[in-house]
Amino acid sequence: MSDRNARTRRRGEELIKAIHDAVLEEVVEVGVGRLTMDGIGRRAATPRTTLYRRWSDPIEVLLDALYHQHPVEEPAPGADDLRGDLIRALRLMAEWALSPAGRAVAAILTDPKSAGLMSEALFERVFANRGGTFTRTVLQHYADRGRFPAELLTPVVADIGEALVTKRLIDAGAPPTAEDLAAIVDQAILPAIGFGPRAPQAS
Amino acid sequence: MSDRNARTRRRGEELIKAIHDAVLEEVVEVGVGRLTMDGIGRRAATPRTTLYRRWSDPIEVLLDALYHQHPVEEPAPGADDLRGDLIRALRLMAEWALSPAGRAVAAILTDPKSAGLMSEALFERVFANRGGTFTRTVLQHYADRGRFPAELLTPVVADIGEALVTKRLIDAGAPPTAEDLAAIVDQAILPAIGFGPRAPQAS
DNA sequence: AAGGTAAGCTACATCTGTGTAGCTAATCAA
DNA sequence: TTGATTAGCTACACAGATGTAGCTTACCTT
Repeated sequence: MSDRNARTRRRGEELIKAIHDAVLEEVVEVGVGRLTMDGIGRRAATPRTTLYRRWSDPIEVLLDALYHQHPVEEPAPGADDLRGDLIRALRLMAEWALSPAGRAVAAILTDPKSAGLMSEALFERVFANRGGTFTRTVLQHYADRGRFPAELLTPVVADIGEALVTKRLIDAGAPPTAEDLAAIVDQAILPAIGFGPRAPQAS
Repeated sequence: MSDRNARTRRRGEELIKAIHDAVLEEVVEVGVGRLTMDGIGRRAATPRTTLYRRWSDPIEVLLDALYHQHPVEEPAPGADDLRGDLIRALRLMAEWALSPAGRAVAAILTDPKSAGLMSEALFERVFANRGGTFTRTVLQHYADRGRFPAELLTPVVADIGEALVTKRLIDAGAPPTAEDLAAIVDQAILPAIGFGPRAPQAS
């Protein structure tokens, strides 16, 4: 009858991409618990029936969307600038965390129903190039080059930056400023690998 | 007819307490997004109508429950044991975070719909004795006594412990072991206040 | 040009939660 | 003991999501 939607009909990849985008937007807006096939369909402008042909519930759509996300950009240690590389790594992490995909991952991790459904495979895929691995990549690079003792690069130390950025994101709800990131690097990470304030009364 | 529920009828404080407990259990089990008046009522064994007499939606019940939570136990710095007191403070924090109230707060902070409803007042009340304040209390105590330079106790430094415990809780989903906590104190907090590894090539 | 695939559309029965209303009866305070 | 308060109970109309079915039709392949 009309040409309102007869114009183009999306198929395959294109349609799936639209649905993936839709579910990520939807979860950021309403939260994991309020995800519905209806809502996703509406946002992607596709009927629910199309969704049911591929997935059996909203969380599966979400997990699938995350699985197909582009991997996060990796921090590439540059010249000989440990401090600058650490700050850049944390900025990368903060940007990712604020993206729809990052927010979706945060939502899933704290949702009781979906947390258990995160398969090992997905967890690996989503976190492999991320995890707590933004600053680790950088730290490993400089430890390998002998800029600080490799034995100081423990799991705890590799987590310091990511943990503090995460806390800041939760507490402030806003992206950390350049000063915030610098403070984290100067006051927390560098001291842990030996570049810290001198012990006032060392043993 | 029967005496099945004619036995006792809860009122006032007692009833409200039961409802508060119910909503906290409920949110831990299903998540903020799936909270319903129905579910809360069922768990508290009270009809929905009773809930509507006091609150207008599930999130209000939840926020009210959090508002009336007992404040968290405060870390009490003991003898002259900075390291031990820090570990104890982090253990307190981990215990709180794993309690129903702690999990509920985590759920709320990551829920798009309810995050905006957290009033300043509630935020203060729930976080005042907590926030990022478990280790801060201890650190302040020892800084005041001159055990380390007070200017090293920055906001970032005060957050290190809580941030790392939080990350561990999220990543592992399990309570941190005594070794985990000790590692956090030794490898992250103490270096930041001057008790760290010596800089290998200090300037 | 013809056929197969898959998306769009509509409809339906079902289920669960919502918010309101009005009644009954237990508990508390005077 | 009496009266006020308020919890427990039932019922209802409504809204929204669910999962399925069957049809139409655009798009891709050959």
